[in-house]
Amino acid sequence: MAKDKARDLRAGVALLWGEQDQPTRGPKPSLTPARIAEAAVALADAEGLAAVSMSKVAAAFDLSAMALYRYVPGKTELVELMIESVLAPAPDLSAVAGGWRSRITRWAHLSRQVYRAHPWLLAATALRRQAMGPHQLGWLDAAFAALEPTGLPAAQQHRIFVLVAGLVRTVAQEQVDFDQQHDQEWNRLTGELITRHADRFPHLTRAIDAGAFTPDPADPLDFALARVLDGVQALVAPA
Amino acid sequence: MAKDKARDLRAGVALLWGEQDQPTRGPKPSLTPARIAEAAVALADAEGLAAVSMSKVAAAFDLSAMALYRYVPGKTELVELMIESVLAPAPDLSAVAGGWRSRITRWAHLSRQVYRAHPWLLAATALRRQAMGPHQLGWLDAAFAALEPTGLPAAQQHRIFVLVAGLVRTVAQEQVDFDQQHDQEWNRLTGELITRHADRFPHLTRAIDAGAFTPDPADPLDFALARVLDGVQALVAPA
DNA sequence: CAGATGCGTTTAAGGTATATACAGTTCTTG
DNA sequence: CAAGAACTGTATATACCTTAAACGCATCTG
Repeated sequence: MAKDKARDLRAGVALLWGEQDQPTRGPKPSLTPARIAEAAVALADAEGLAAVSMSKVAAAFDLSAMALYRYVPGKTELVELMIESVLAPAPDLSAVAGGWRSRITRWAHLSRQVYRAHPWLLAATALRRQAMGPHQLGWLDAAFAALEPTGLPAAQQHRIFVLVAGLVRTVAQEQVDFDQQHDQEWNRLTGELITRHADRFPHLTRAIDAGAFTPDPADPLDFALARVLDGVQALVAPA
Repeated sequence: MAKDKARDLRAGVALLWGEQDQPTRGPKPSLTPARIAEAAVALADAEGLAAVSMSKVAAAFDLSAMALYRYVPGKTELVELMIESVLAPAPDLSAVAGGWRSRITRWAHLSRQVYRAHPWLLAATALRRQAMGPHQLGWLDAAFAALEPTGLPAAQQHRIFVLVAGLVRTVAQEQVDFDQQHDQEWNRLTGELITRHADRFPHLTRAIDAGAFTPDPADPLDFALARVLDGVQALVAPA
């Protein structure tokens, strides 16, 4: 079990970094891992991550499911390739003016943009430490580049990165959920529920009456970032 | 499809709130939704969420998989029951001294504790707007109770709640991953990778050399909370 | 005590990933 | 230039998963 996971990671890394020896003999391959990943991404964009099965992806090339296993060790690695695929290219923030704060803000907005363009990415990157490809590391590098000028200890920079990356995920999740139609049904049902049990949830009821869940045109990402970066600022320049 | 989802939500809500008419005729049921959920939680705690199948849960009662469908409409609802089960009881923060800041801090720590006790909860609550049970709403109510004294507009209280809840998830995820053994293999492999491509990721490399990924005994939750709440504080009492 | 009601089972359909064995094609090498 | 190695893609099979449908049977109510 442990060995299997280790091998999975190794295989995944090799694939993501294109470190594999090409065969010389035999027929030319008709596919590449990258092309397979692209097809899988298109499928996930259109029908969600659950719709991505080996068989459906293979069908996009008029092949049998098993044919994919010539190019990709398994589904885990396919998903890793999908992630890497939509993370290209990693952002270059060197042209952003205004110091660390505007740079990390830009990073967050770009990151959110990817999540919104590919809603399945949230599910795909939730959980587990997966193998990281060059583009994923590129995003990480860009974030550290943005935080470097804070002059904070590296460990704190790392923590701030985790905090900001998590915040982007939270906001993106919220917005993806909201875009996904059946949110209205949920709102109606949950709202009715709370009203019916108002006595059990007094503070929640009060907050709702005061408009806590009223749609708000302001960008939630900007709000969250403002809070967090204010907190970071206090760390950078103690009053 | 939309109708199915609506029905799913309805069924889930009814189940979570115990709003169903008990039959009078026929044999006594040998199970209850709550007992099934408990068994499923035990299974998930021991072997992970992926190990929770109708058949394995039923086996805990020496029943066939189909027997569960007498008590639970489907697996979706079972997972909702599992969530509700580990969220009991909702926290009561009224005894916490020290104003909104220590209350929301307490909320966050208690919340994190649940995630760490049941690592699968992260996966189970990721994604989708699911049906909410009384305990889940209890947590929400407690959070708003903690934030009320800030005097901030309700919409902002909501946003801050989302921010804090997300932050707890981020930190919990990090720690669950870390506790889960094979993190070491991941560190080794990823570290080697970055070293090998140091020129492509200069900032990342520099950060690592400066100890960005060195284990740190301080609680990451406290760090993250301190930043965010500092940011909120600035909003509450503008300098 | 009769009959309706609901429990739990069996069976089966339609998914999923993927191991293994095989047919056929193509390129390299003697 | 033939022979065979090496590769591609397929078919088959296993082992899971959720859940629909039909049925036997126990049990409680009237």
